[in-house]
Amino acid sequence: MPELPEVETVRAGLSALVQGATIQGVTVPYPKVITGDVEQFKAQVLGCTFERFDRRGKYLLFRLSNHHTIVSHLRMEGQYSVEPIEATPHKHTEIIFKLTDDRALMYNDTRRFGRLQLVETGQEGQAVDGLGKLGPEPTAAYLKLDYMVKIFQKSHRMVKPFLLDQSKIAGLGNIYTDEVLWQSKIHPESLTDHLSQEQIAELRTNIIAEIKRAIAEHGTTVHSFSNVFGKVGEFQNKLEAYGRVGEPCHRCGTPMIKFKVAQRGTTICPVCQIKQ
DNA sequence: TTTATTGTTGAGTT
DNA sequence: AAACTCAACAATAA
Repeated sequence: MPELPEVETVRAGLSALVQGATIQGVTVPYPKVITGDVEQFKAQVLGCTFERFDRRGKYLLFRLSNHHTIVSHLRMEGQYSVEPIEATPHKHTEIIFKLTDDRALMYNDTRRFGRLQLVETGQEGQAVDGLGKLGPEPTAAYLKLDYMVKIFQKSHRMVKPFLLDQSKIAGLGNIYTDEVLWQSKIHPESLTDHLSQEQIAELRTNIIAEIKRAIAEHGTTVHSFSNVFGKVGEFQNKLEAYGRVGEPCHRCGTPMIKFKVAQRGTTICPVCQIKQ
């Protein structure tokens, strides 16, 4: 499931492989992948060059040479691959950008949840609601401690769904949320306004460090994630909570337990992570 | 056959 | 009004 580090890994791969390439044709075997008018999308991107690949939260932003941007969200299982232009599309290929250098950029999505939308560059926030409402990136430069303390203290929600809320902090999903809560010894059902300033500070430090480490390891492959080169990430070997139900906690040895928090599978150490 | 899984959205509720 | 909750979306594996 691509969260921020996986999306960043895809961005870096696209940047390395496709930056500067020009679109000579587009086919859309699964038209629903496009939000908006498909014919208009095809007409507008034809002949454009991919000038740059940006990312905001879990959204990919393909900057085109005609002052438009393709906003691409991978949702659950979206993947990009670069292939020879005559390559046969996969079973779940939803869009194919044929490039003038005889390669093709394909988007594949077994769950069919991901979407692409063409917007005017600079208007992404207005055109894509979730993108406009994103909270700060989980980095030291953007995620300030006073902001964290402020939003935690004025809310009464459980900390896990709060961290999953992209409008508070951008980019965290189910995996990294379980990881940082384990690292911070915080129970996922603790209320945000019951946490001490020290706990919020530690949580912030762990979020920033964890995202940075996961990006350095090219993301986590739990189900199907692979980057543009078809390679899996390396971070799944370093997970301390997610997927470790029944296995001993790496701090205290207690078997990890799993239950639902706000409809999401959640793995914790029942000894280390005590509800506040 | 049923259930769990995942991120975001939009409808509905407090 | 703003904050929050939850079902829906699609496909697959167990």
